[in-house]
Amino acid sequence: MRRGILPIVGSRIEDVQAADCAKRPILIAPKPAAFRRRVIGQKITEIGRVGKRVVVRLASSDAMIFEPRMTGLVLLAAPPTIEHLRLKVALSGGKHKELLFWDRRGLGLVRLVTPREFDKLYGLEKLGPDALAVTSVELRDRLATSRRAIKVALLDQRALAGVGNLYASEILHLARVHPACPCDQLRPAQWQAIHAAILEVLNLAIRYEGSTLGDGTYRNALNEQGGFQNHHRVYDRAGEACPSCGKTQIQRIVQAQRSTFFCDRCQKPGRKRRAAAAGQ
DNA sequence: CATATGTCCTGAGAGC
DNA sequence: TGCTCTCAGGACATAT
Repeated sequence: MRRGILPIVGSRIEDVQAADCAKRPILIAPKPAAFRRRVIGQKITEIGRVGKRVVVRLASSDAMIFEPRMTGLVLLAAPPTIEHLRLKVALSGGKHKELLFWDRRGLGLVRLVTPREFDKLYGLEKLGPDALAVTSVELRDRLATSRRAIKVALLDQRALAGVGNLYASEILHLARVHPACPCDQLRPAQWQAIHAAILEVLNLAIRYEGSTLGDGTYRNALNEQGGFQNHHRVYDRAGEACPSCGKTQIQRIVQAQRSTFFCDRCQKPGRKRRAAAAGQ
């Protein structure tokens, strides 16, 4: 998403229109009037990212934060439907005349923040290191003492920022780690494998511009489908043969109310620690 | 403090 | 056919 709207760097914001949304009035903070006043006339200096949010930085040093959650899209082209268009930002001085935020389910949000608010909302207190920048050692240090299942821990944005449910399954299959294995039972070599798989899977998904699943919701900034769904190893493939061993059917289980997909041949549960048993 | 569960939202699909 | 029910997974509030 960040890469998709990079072309608007240098453009100036001419206008902002927020759709009235009775269900979720807190679509925008601050309130529309203040939002408009602080944004109109501003030049866009940079497009950044913090975890799963897109950050549009302005010359004033304020930043617009786009948080798509499940079905939110950041667009430079016409949206999938005129319904569910939440925010329209009119631009000048560049190729693109509009930046849009469209969100079918309305779980996403857009807010404007000062640098101080940015740190408070998205600083190290709230978000872990970025998944594309974390080192293997840092990853292990932050997660290895947890008793939670590794799949559940990977989704904790305070521990590690940027991994979502789909990619957690993909990462653990590539790393050959069982999703239900408690973090504190993983061996150093497994942490290295997970770290390598995080980079591999996320970078590949970025190259293919994301996963457009059955409901067709995800689109890139030009409202085109992603391609990574054709490269999913396990996600949404329950019952199909595992792409690694070709022998076992991919399983679907539920962890923390979310689907997990894995191969029980390639991703063996970790052995219980021998030390504990031997000590008795 | 560390984990676990409930909540919000919409539209698709299942089942009857 | 048309109704109800369940589910999808982001982040955060509340509970254990």
